[in-house]
Amino acid sequence: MERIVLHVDFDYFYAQCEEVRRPELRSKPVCVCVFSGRGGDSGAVATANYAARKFGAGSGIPISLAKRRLEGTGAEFLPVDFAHYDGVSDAAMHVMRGHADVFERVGRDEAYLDVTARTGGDYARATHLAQQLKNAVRAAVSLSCSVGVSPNRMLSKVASDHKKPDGLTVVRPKGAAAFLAPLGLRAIPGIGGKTEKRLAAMGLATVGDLARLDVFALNREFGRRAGTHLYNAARGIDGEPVQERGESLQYGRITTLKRDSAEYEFLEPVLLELCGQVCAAAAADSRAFRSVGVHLVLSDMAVRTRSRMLRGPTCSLAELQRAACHLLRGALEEPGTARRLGVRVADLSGSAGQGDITSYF
DNA sequence: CCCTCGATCAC
DNA sequence: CCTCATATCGAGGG
Repeated sequence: MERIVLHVDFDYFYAQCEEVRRPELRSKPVCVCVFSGRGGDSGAVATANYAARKFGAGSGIPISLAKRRLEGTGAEFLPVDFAHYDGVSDAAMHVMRGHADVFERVGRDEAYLDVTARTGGDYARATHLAQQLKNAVRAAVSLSCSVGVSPNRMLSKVASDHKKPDGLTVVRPKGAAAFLAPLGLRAIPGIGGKTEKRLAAMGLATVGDLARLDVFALNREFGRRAGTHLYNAARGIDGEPVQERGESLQYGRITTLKRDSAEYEFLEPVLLELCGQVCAAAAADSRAFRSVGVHLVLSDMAVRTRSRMLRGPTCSLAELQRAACHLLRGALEEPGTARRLGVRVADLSGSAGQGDITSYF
């Protein structure tokens, strides 16, 4: 039987969470901000409600720019409160899980649901289920969301994005090609700014245009994996199953420095603190790691990474710090000034018996 | 095959 | 002026 997959996306999630706990915010523009702590307004907008977006103050733009665009509107600029959003997200995810045969959480505000069995592959029943899910989420956490219903993940993600906020878009298998063809290339998950530009240079603007290219040309231009993905996506084809997410494959933490710097002595204490946070995150899940990475974002936003494998898995903070400091020294040997600094661990083992079994001997 | 690194996407 | 976290791919060296 052909699958039916739902994609659920909470509308302007962080900002809506703030509206729910402070209803007086609903009448004005709201920007939820990540203040980076260098100047008063340094940082970026994580999420904004629609009243703010109307003025061009949306996700990802500098806070100072958002303030300029929202001058005189009575807009609110709130700092992110992840602990609160996590609680709301957990409650909403719990409700949604009960509507799925297979449930896959993606971040704080997205989920995929395979509902094939419980709908018998019937779109009328799936549409009804999607509406019930929206009602249940609203009843539980007062949050609106947008839902896509289709035969696969990719199409459902595009569909959930099609009508927002509070949307419900159903794409039946027979309607997939007609649904996708007029959409801009950016509608396809996996096509970001870079890929869109390359495709535009090839004279393409819509998904319909993309669907006219043959798979060989796409593989030649974008590599085998990405090329095949583009070819299939343009046709509404996606065989990826909905799967409960297992444990993380990596843990990382990055921060913006109080000031740009290329001096090891200035960066080291920041690095050690980041190591502590990353180590704690891994330890919370009882995971050991074998790969350690240091990540620099330079003043010009260029990225420099250095990583190394340890001799064996560890969960020692001291060992992580030793490796990270070594990597940082190496990274600073080339010219450039750091704006942001990050630490990452990977090659995880532990907990559910991941990693190389031989590492236990 | 293993490792490192940059690039890309997008939460 | 430019947040934060994770996953994946491919190139290139060994």
